[in-house]
Amino acid sequence: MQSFSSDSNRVDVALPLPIHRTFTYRCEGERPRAGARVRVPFQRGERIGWVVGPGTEEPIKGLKSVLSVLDDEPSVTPDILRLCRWMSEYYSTPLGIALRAALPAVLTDASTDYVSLVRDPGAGLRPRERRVVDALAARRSGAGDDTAQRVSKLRDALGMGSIWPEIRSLEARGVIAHETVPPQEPGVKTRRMVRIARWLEVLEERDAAFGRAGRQREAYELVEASGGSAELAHLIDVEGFSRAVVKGLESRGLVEVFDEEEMRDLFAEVPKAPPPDLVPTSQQSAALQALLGALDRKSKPFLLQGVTGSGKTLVYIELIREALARGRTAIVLVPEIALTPQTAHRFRSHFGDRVAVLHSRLSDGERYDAWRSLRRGERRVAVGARSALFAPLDNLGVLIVDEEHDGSYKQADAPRYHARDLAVVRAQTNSAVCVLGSATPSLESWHNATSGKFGRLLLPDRVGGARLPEVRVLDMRVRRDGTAPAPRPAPTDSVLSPALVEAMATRLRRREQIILLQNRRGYSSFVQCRECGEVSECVNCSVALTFHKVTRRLLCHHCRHEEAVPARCGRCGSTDLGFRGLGTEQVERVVAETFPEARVARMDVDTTTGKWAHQRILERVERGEIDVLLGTQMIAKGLDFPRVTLVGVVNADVGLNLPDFRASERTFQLLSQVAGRAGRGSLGGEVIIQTSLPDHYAIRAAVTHDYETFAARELQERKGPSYPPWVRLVNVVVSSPDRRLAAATADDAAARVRRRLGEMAGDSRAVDLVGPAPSPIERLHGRWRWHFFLRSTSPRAIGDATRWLAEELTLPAGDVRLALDRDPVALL
DNA sequence: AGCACGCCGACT
DNA sequence: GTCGGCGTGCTC
Repeated sequence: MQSFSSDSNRVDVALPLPIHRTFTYRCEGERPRAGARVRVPFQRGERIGWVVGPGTEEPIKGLKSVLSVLDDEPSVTPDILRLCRWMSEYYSTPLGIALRAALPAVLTDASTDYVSLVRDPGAGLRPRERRVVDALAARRSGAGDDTAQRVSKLRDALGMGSIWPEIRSLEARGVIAHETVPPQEPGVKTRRMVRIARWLEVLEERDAAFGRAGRQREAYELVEASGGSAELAHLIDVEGFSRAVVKGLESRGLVEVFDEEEMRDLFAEVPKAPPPDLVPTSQQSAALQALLGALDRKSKPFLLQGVTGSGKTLVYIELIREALARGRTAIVLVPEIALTPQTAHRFRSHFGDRVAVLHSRLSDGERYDAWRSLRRGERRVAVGARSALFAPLDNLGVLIVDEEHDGSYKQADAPRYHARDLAVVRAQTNSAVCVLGSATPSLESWHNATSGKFGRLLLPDRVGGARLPEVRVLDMRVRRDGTAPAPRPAPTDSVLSPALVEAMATRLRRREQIILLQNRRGYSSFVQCRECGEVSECVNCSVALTFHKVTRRLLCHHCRHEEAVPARCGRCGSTDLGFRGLGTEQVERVVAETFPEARVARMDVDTTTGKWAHQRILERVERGEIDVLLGTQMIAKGLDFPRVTLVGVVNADVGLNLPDFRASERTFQLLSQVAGRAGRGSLGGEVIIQTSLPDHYAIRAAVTHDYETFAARELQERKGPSYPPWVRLVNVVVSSPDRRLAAATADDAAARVRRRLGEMAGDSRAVDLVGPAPSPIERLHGRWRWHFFLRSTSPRAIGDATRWLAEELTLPAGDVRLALDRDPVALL
């Protein structure tokens, strides 16, 4: 009876492996539903996968059985499964990889194998066995008490291929013990943190406190610039301070060391007072009416284009309120950097405990808790970055993508999905209203809106009658003809022009706040030999090393490689090395020297490594403890401080000349966004942009707040060389530590694709191949990179070609990898 | 990805 | 003969 039905009781299982197919298993009991996780034997070991359908009835040699079903209720809902199928197809990624990206990490952890040494028999071991035993013994003496080693780590450390035959043989003879540990519930991790115990606000007080203790002062100021606390490990390992420096600060009561656990979850705070009921403006009402109408029937996605400060969030909130009233649910996607406690607070104040905030600082366990509360229906609104798109909500009514143009919606590694594009897909299959909001829409969305594929809603004015800030451009070119500005500016004038200094002085006098944008971190962006022009480059990546003054070292911003500043040029031996290019650290110094009394906070990835570092800086700005907030692009998004009346862009040209077809678009968006930080309160505001390219259309359009003129020009610019949105692109990147292998593989792959495109019928010929060529960053993380593009106006044709490439192309032997990036947002 | 198998040259 | 270093093909 059992044997009679067992063969028809088969399931198709997707595994999170880079294999473009599923596997069929027999199951003994009742067949689990699609979307349920199962533990299955795979090769020599076991894996966790998802049931995605009934298995084939065809005979299979060596058919295995499901070991156990892990979900009573499938962890993947039918909606999410359908979305992942679409994702797998569109991005040519294995279904299991797509599913893994859609679920909290704890649900996909397989078991881990450990081995430990029992006794060393001395003789009688074969050479490979000897090496395994020696490695285990070495670890024992090094680590002390615990001898259990993770098998995967041991294998990587030994670099001798699979060590399973050795493990089995050694275990059989009692030399080692082997244990398979199932995935455990993640605990909350703790980190040692350093925070300021005594604030030294005045310069004289600071000089007196530190005297000649220069390193202590540097460490103190770094912690200060990080918003008042920083991770101890970061100070020591990354910034290079010794423990003695921190100890010294601690013993003098200037800082204290504590455990991160003490920090409350700033995102969890629920406000006591309900928010005031704001009255929508007529523009907001009109947009809202259109969106509410769409709740009742299937509709196109909407592009909600509203200038900064026009109150898009109010529209979102009212739309969600109505959806909840109708028993439906909502997802709000925001860029990671804009997902601050203020954002969370805003939604919590309206919807209270019905909101789950999925932010990046959640531990795996917290993330899983949030996910389960959504799955059970206890929470009905998910607010989060990219991956919140996969929130397991039933009866989805509203899907909002705020700041839809933001590049962080594109995942940088496999599966390289674009959350905004998937949002459109999910909303469509769930009959939910999809709202893409932005002040500066991506050219893709703009194109879709003007061609009628998306509905278009406008919020052209700021609420409360506030005006967009006045924007001034300062030409920073040094003129040969002697006209303004002066031919030989003082060194600091080349950082902050006299006009900007004057504007800052005025604002500081009035106790107003200033935001300064310099979209490049570090002190100097590169070190160049004045004799021969040689620039110090990273040994792993073909990019210039950035000089960091705090650590007095050169740092690679891609792979974090670090080295000392060379005494002489590596090529010609000259000692005349110049520090060129301007980073936030140097701007900070110039500001401190120009305005010694000003309280400056620097915000970039170097000062925001701790769990709440980012937040602490913003809190200090909010409380008025900071006069000048200086930072990279991370200060451009979503901040709303009414006392900020001046925004200065130190150098608007950073990024404009990158070899990327989106360079102009990104510059325009960045300038528009940061300009939007000024004058959000009743005080009004002004923006000053320093640039050497005052006539560039991206900068001119930012000055006049004129998106449409920018978009029209940019669309024109993209027509000639055929870039999106006129065509679809796939970036194919071949990488290898061996330069010639990377180049040869790219050549070969391109040749095969060309041949294949010629053979394919119909509109597959509509795909053309551009390249191959070295990638703009030719070397990254120690790998040489070559790339080529597939380009087509036909999504189907380019999809077919991409799938063929992903599934059929065999790579030559050796360490070569092929990465496919469909609809890339960054080519670097 | 990660495993086993098979073929090679090199060493004992 | 034995060992280790890859290249190749497969994983239910």
